[in-house]
Amino acid sequence: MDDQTRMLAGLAGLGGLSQGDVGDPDSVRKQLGQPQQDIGDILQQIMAITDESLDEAQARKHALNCHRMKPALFSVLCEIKEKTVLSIRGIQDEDPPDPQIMRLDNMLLAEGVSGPEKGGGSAAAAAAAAAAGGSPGADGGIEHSDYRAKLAQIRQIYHSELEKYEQACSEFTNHVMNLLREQSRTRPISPKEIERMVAIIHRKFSSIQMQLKQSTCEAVMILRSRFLDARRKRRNFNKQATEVLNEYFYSHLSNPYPSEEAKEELAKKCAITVSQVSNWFGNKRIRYKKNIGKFQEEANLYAVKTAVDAASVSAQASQANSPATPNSGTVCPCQPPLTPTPPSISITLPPHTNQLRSMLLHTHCSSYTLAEV
DNA sequence: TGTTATGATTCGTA
DNA sequence: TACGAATCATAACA
Repeated sequence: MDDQTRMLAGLAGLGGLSQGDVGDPDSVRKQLGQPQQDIGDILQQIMAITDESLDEAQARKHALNCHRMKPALFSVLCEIKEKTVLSIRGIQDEDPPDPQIMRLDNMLLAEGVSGPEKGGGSAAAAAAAAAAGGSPGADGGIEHSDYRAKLAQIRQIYHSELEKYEQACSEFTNHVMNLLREQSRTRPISPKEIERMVAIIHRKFSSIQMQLKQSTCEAVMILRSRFLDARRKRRNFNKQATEVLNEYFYSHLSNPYPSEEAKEELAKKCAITVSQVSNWFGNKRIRYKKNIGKFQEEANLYAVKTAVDAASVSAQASQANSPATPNSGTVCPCQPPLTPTPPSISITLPPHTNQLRSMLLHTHCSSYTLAEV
């Protein structure tokens, strides 16, 4: 007798036993000896069970559990089921880690939604602020804290939902396991099958978790884009910052290319970023070049201002160490009385300064700047 | 509401 | 990679 026939015989034998047959070995042997019994009859008997009262069903269940052939048949059925089910599902059980889940996990970790709370959100906010090139001003601070607050909200919702899902998963798993353990007394359910069922439940719940992670990622992306958009809004630099930048620009008109150190210094003074300083000088150079006439007044203004500053420093110095010496020479002498003698300064200019040099030829103070160059 | 000013971005180049 | 040039987007102002 092959496995299939034995299983059918087992089902037929147990299902076909009447209450009167239970406990009667001869009757069981008689039933088992008829493997070709019509399956229709078996189904009929199974369906008939539903018509029985609860007491009758309980009694039948008890009778089946107590039947002396039950352990043997049960183990045979378990064995057959194990073989067939494992051969079908064995390969599917070994799931590789889902790359999408890994991506989502990494992103949530990077954004500070999952993982340790301290630093995560603020680091992401700082990164977003840095990406936007935002200034650390008062508004920036407000937006920064706003971002963190919103991120914390998302984080809270995410963890709360995750906890709910995990709890539900655990409860449902326990429930199913108890049910299967209970059922395993009357039908062939091996521990491995229970494990598989648990794995199936976990897979279902992890797919729900993935949806949650996806939604959270989307929320973070939306928040981040809004935050970045807000930072992209152009804000004029404050007056003091513009003055500092202009002072540097006009006092270095012959070579308005601040070094990295100078940019950092200016950035610090103006409370802006180094890239903002670079942007400012880039814009200033091109706009000055395009319309020198328009900027002339401004140039004169800053030249006077710088000259006055230099003169006061010089006066202080001459008071300390007489005799007096001329000023440092970084001032454009658009105002001749302040700087009677152009200083001789040797400056190494970058190649592109040729353009600026030609540009300066058209300014009224070009003689000085060219002499300086 | 139109214009100008200005900070930021993009793209090509040396 | 820094820079020039063009352009965009928006603040500031008349």
